[in-house]
Amino acid sequence: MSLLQAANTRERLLQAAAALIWERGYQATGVDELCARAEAKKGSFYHYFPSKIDLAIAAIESTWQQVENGVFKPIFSTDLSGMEQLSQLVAKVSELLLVNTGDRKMILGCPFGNLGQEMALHDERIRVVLQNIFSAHCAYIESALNKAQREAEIPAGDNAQRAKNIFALLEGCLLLAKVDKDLNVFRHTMPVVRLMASA
Amino acid sequence: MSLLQAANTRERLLQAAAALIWERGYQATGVDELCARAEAKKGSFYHYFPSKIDLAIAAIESTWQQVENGVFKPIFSTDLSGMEQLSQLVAKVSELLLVNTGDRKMILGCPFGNLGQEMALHDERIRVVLQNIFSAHCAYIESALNKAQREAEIPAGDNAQRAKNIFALLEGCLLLAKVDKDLNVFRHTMPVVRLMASA
DNA sequence: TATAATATTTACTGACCGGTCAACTATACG
DNA sequence: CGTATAGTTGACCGGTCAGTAAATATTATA
Repeated sequence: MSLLQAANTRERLLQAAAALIWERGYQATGVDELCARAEAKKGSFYHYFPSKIDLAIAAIESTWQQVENGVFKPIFSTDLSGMEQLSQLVAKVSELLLVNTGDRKMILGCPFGNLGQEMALHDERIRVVLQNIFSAHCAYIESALNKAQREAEIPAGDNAQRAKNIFALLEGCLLLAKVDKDLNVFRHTMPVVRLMASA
Repeated sequence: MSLLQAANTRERLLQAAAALIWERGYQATGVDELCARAEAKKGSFYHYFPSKIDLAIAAIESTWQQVENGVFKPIFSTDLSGMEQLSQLVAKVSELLLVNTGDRKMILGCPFGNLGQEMALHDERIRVVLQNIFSAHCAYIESALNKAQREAEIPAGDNAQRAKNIFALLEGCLLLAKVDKDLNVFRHTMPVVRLMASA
């Protein structure tokens, strides 16, 4: 098998891990199951990653990279107004948490929030990775608030703090949607975001 | 052993389950471990509960009962103003999520939010129980908003929706605090709650 | 082509998990 | 009493889990 295909094996493991951990969580995802999904043998798994938790860390970092490039950068580098950027983010979020898991569309919640809730107290390395990813989320939100403030869309204020609160609200809505099996929560969150940005 | 002591065994199992599941989550809590903490043998466990998940359900319902009687009812039956009730709730929440686990004080987050994130997609029974508990939370918040509205503390508005958003914000802050290992998020959330109540 | 490094495969641990079972003990009640 | 019922105990499953080992195959390099 060529180096290209070899790289594919690692990539497939990463992708399978990201998908399965998002669907079922870290602990409920078995290594065997994961290998099956990646069409790799367990030996290969442990050739590329020293342990299950190392794969999880690599997978979540890879997921964030994809989300950042596929969602955040496109939205926050447009010349839309700051508030319009945030509006697009909320729309994207409430559309992305509904995922095709093969059998059904399910509300999986936030891949980072899920993992944080499950693993932050169990593994310090994962906790720190997630903390940084959360931080990155907030930085994007803050940048939009700064833009909105520059363009006099919102009054001056502590945008870093505003960003954190907005992010917390979003994560909370994600949890509510998951437990309620209902996306309707999100139909009312953008007005609240506007409010939080304006005070 | 008397009936009284027998009742104690069941109660000890419930209490141990509530504590351990809050600390480590459902899946990371072993039946053996749980029995050890409750000073009961595994046979006794399965005498009182048909399965691990049944104990978890009973434990989370029991936890909610305690929280409702120990936190919600005392706060929301005072004759404090609606907004002052909410302020007390936020204060209580940010104080209760910091728990002595024996070795250290740790930020465990919300027992219901944690379990919902972990189990909502795995077990439909737990999901429904948690959905109802969330609903109950929101009802208390809504009652305070209604009071505040009656007493002209806040303008008229959709208090049910406001309550949901406030609850989501709180759950999000709980998650942030846990992942950041830092309670400071809560120093800025009451002003936001006031804001959300007033729009 | 020889050789070394990398990748894949198969088979296999050993520990742990939730759950079962049957024997034993204590209590309640007629 | 005696007997049914409730509670307790410790030994014991079968399955699953993350992780390992060693042989084999593939590729890169010279």
